[in-house]
Amino acid sequence: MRQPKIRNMEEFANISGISRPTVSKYFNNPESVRASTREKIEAALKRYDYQPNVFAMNQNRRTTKNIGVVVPNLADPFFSEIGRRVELACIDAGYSPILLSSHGSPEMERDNLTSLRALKPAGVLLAPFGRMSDVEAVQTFDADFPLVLFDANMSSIGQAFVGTDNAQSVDLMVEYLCRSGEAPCFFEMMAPTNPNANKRRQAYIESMERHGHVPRIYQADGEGWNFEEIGKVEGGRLLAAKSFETKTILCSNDRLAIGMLSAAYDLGLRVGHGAECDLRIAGHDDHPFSKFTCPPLTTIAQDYEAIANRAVRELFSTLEAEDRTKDRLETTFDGRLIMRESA
Amino acid sequence: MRQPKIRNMEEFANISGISRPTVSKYFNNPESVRASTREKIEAALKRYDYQPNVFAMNQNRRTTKNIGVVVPNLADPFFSEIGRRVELACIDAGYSPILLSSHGSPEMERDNLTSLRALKPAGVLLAPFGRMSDVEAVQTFDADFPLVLFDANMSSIGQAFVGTDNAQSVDLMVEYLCRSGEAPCFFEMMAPTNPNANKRRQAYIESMERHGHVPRIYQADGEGWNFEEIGKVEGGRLLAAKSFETKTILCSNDRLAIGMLSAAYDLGLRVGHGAECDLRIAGHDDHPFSKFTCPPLTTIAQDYEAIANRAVRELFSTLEAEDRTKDRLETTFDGRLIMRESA
DNA sequence: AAGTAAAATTTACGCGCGCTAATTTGTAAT
DNA sequence: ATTACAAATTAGCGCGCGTAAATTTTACTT
Repeated sequence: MRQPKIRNMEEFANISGISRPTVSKYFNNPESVRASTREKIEAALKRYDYQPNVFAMNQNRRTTKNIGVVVPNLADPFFSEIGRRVELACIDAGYSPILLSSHGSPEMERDNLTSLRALKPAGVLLAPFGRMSDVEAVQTFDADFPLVLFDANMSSIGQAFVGTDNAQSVDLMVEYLCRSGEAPCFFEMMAPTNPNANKRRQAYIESMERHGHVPRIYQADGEGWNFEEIGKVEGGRLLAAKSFETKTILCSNDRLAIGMLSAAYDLGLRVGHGAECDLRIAGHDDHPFSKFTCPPLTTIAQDYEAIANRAVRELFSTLEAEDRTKDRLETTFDGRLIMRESA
Repeated sequence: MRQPKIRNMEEFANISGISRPTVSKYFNNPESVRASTREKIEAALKRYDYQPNVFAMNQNRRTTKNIGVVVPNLADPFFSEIGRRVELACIDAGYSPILLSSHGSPEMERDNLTSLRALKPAGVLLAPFGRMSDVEAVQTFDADFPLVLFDANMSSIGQAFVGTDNAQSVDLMVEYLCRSGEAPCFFEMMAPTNPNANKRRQAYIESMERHGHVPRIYQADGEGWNFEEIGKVEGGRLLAAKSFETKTILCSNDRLAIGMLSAAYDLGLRVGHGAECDLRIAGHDDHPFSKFTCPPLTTIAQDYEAIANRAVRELFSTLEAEDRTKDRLETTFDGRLIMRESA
């Protein structure tokens, strides 16, 4: 039945009894042709499997149906999870997402943007490194293509930003920890490259002061993406030296917390909120494995689904908007407190 | 200096003083033109930033420089890690990898292969689901494009297969566990869809018999990709009921082991090889987080780097081979025993 | 110096589709 | 039946490059 002998749009137009330009219109937007012709085309489409040559389409079209999705590191489950949802949302909208990981390297982020240019993407969703990103390259890209940032913000770049409200989420956690026991210390990387880390520290300080406590910040040496390792080594060092002022530690993210939990286990410290426990540890992000740590990690869940969907929606709305004068919009979603045993 | 006004190859050919067909030859293979003309072109390339239109190139070329990379689930750190390495190896070889995740769904695997067809890939690297894959679709694809399988094998499909020698790796672990204490029980999913799971079970049975022990296999209910959850719930149930014959458990993969470790923690069981411990747990794969479990997980490390590089090399060698009569080659690498505290 | 093979050039066509302008056909309302 | 408007058709150019055949130039040999 299905004869796969159709070589181009002209042949397909002939066998469907419709002229080629009209068939072309149909493929660009099925709604743009009369219902009766749409039926003819779709009837032919069922008998012969033809689909337009993507390369020929993209060569002549002003803009393609490609959507670039760039994340800093797919090896981080946070980004593989949010990248996954963004990808699916694009497919649902009839676009072709192209997922690119920068493998932890800002240089590769720049390279990814460069190679995306060749694909004439209709738009790009970027979770930038932030401070470490090649700001100029991102700005130039922003000028040339519709760009929406997610997860990490960069001021005045992109048509929109979508992320989590760190002020709200950290305050939620600090409030819970204070209410249920001692006020928390804050554990983070020495020189965090991620803007969220800075916002979380700031949020911690403000929240602590609001609750009438003195902020206690502890910063770990080390660079790169081995957060668990850094959390284990540096966090373990601080624990062993009994450097923390209180017995409650809020980590800047779950991966640091996972490392610190491992260190606490090695030191024989019982982590949890029970009376017999030595220590409380909390994280941030609801990392996929935080449910299976020992003990399971109390953390803040980011609304992956909402962030991904909104980011995609923001991009599509700027694609549809004729005038580029649309104001830059920043959208943040609330974090949700996930109470488990660790704090 | 860099005037970005070059619109097409003809313009670029004019300003570089070389004819367009020769410039075209250069871009297809810089070695194919005389050294003196190569220098002229590269000199012009430094003054003007021109690069050929990918769409126009791919439209007319018989084969593109695209390499499809399809993995079953990027959310699984194993695949994000091996996918990452495959990606980089392709870039190094001057190709454009296109990484696609099937998000745990065999249907999407089929869809991914379908959409790859439109991109006329020079070749495809596929980590298939195995039994769950749409075998017919994979076979058809194999007939149309150079295909190399990795991680999971499917008999007689693809130009080559590259993976880990489960017989060797499991035997290594069983031997170690027997030597250092009790013989292990084997914990796995009830109906594993992954062919490696079946090979590991078989390898366990044979290894146990070789060492003069009775194989003890325990299978967990549950489907899907929530291995940690299944390991925690079902493994926990078995632990609580004291169902395991011995105090040593070899899990079919690290994610199950991570779940079981979590269950053991909940039950207050001390996991490890010390005299005071109640239980030994081992895994397989050297999952990125197995280093940070409580206690750190004894496991088998697969040689990600070797598998990725060899898979890419096998693909490129079939691309270069004119005759398609090349024999199908199966390559497996040895696993490495990673001794940590859990067993 | 002539001879030779390799490389570059000229010329020309084709790929498959987007897009436009002018014309014709179809549809729905008066 | 006439009008009016929307939609489809015809015809044709252009996109940027691959590729082939015939010709000319270049580099190297003896």
